[in-house]
Amino acid sequence: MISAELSKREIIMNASIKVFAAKGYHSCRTLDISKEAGVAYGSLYQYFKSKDDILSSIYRDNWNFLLQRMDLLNQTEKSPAIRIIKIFDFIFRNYEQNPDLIKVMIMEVPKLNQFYGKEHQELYFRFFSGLAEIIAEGQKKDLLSKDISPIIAAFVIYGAADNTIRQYVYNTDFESMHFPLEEAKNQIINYFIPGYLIKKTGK
Amino acid sequence: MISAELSKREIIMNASIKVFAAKGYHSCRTLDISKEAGVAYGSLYQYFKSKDDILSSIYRDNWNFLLQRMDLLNQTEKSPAIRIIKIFDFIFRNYEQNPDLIKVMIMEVPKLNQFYGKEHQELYFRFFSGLAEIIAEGQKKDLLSKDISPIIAAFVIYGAADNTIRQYVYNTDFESMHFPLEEAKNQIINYFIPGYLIKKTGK
Amino acid sequence: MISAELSKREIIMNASIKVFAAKGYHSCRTLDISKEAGVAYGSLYQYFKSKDDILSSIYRDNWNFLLQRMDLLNQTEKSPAIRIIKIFDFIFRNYEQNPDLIKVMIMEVPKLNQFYGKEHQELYFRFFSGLAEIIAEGQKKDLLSKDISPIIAAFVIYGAADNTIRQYVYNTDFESMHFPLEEAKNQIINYFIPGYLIKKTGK
Amino acid sequence: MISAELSKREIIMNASIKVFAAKGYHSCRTLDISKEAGVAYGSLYQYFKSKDDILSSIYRDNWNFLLQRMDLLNQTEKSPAIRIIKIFDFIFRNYEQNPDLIKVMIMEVPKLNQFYGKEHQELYFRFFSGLAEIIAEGQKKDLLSKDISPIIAAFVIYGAADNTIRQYVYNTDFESMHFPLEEAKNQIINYFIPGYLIKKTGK
DNA sequence: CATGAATGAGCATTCATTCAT
DNA sequence: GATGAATGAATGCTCATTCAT
Repeated sequence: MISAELSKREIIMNASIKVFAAKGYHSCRTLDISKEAGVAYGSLYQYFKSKDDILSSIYRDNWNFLLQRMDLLNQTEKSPAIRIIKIFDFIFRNYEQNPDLIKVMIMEVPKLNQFYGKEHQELYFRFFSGLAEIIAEGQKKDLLSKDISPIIAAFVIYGAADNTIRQYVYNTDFESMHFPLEEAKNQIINYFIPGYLIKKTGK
Repeated sequence: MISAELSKREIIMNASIKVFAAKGYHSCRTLDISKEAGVAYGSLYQYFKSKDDILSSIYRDNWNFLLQRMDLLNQTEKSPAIRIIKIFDFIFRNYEQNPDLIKVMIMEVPKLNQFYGKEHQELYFRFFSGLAEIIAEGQKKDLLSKDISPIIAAFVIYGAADNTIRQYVYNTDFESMHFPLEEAKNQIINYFIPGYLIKKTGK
Repeated sequence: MISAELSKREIIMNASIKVFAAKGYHSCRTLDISKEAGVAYGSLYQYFKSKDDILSSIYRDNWNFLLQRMDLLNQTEKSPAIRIIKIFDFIFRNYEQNPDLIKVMIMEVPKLNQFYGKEHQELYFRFFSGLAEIIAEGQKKDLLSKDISPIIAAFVIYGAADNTIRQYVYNTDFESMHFPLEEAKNQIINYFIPGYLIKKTGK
Repeated sequence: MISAELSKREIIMNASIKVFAAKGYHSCRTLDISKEAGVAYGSLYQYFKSKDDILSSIYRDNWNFLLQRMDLLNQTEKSPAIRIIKIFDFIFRNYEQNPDLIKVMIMEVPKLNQFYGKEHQELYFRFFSGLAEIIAEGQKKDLLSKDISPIIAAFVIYGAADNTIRQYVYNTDFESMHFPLEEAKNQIINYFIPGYLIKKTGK
């Protein structure tokens, strides 16, 4: 059996995600985490430097995962447009598979940026730069509109996805009032991306 | 003399914005706020129930201000597209005039949503509903593309603006590496909005 | 009209008695007192040095009142035994007429003794000394038992009255479970005093 | 080895008794307690919920100790009169062995808001009910005077002891001016109890 | 005399982290 | 590695008192 067991480190991280999402980073105790993880709270410090470090690790791991995904796509998928759509898709699916994780990523980021500013900016930078490169490539190949600079396009695309998910996370009412996130994602991908990025061919 | 004096409440709020932006909500002491405001420690509690209440008030006031702006626009501006552009414009200008305020709004809001969920969701709801109504109106008048549901379009538009500003706030390097926020705004307004919202006229 | 109006000082004291009895000295704010009294809270300090001073004044006034009563009795009533009974009677009636006052006297005395120890010990001393003198007089006149020293007899008599009232104040259940304070008082006066103080005549 | 070591909880309680007696409940810091106990600041909160809880626990423990004593006496001592005398004796000895404790019980406990709560009234109730039962038993056996209701007799007896001790606690002058507490106790037991409780046999 | 905004000293409590077992 | 008792720094808030009006 492959990866039959989660390492204790992973158990602690998963417990933390659950607890952070439920109570918020500041409102939960390290005790809450250790209870959820089923370990002694002294043990947390054998796997993480501090409570902050747990949050930071969650953040780092997941952002790196997205970056890896993007690297992989760059190697396997020719079409820049499809790559963008797949990144989109990945971000939304991520939320649906682990909403707690996204809650943590969205809610606790500010805290992190204060203390790990440089390190985290680096991750942001690589993501947006990478996305911008894909867009630039599409523009060069005359597949995407050149009317917007790639980096701004990257901000806009990610912002659209992020804010939509954000509203589903925060405003639980929206969901039932309107439609499932899946459909929201499709609307954005189907209508926004093509209309915006794909070159509005002269004719 | 116009607005000769700020009320003590306003003085405290402005000082708080400055301090929250500089040190972060959690890292600053209430003492820092009172010093910055030049008022006695205890005076904070004559105007606000708690430290949380200060942050919450900043959030509420400014979100309400945006809502008022939107109401005004609805009464004075016929064109839905121009209304959207002006809201956009307002959001960006807001940041340029008071970056500290936006830092606070963006960085510390998640904290609030945990404690003031209902109240703040209401403000979000009104904003996005309002924006969606403008879009729906444009669709009805056949001015905007009907290919996307108004509420999702609202999420996307705001997310684009918010995330772009966010990157300028967090990643100070981006600015110098690329171009001023003003230009970013124009790119988004000029290329994104028309391409996305304005009806892709048949044929 | 005689004493048509209470002085503001008296109004504040009466309000304080009510508030202290209801919430306890430590749990009430000077604001509570001023509201109850219907004056601005700054005004309290025109009539009293401090919050402590209000409590201390209540204590002093009422203890002095009892001492005056005792002095008067010493001048008008020949029989030591009847004098004692009348002091008893006065203490119990006092409670029935103003239970709040007694609550304050009983509940908040400890607080006072810390800060006004000397001053208040003096009042205690005069009361118990006075009571002891009455008893001694009765013993000298061969009317009261000489088997107990007067000062201890004074402690016992007052303790009996005080503790009985205390239980009625604290343990509101006792009252309904048994009988009214009036009857308790009579039982103590009728059976206790004679049995104890009045000389058990040899024959 | 018998009771070789005090538990940390007991160490903290004993230190608290000392500090509360010396400075008063409200005037001492939790820091004072921890210093006196020789434990870390935060350790107080591993054994007690709050500062209030420490005082409340002192009260509860000691009152329960008295109640146990009474239960034991009821099982081992036939004579109701002697049982009462022994309870008396116990109360006085308690003070002499640990005056600080009695100071706290008398002076500081009433300051607790909880003091007026159900839990504390319950302890009072059980004590006075128990004492009343002993008296009632004596009356039934025709050993004690039936001229007073048992519960009032209980109030009177305890009040006599309590107030006498109280004067020794508060008014340190009394002691030297008169005689040691031991003698006061004997006077009360020897003259008061018999004269009052023991049936004044007809004739 | 009356007012109540302003003041700021004072304090209980929390909780991340350590470390002896 | 695992444990959890011990630690103590850190801080928001209260509220009696003052004093300018």
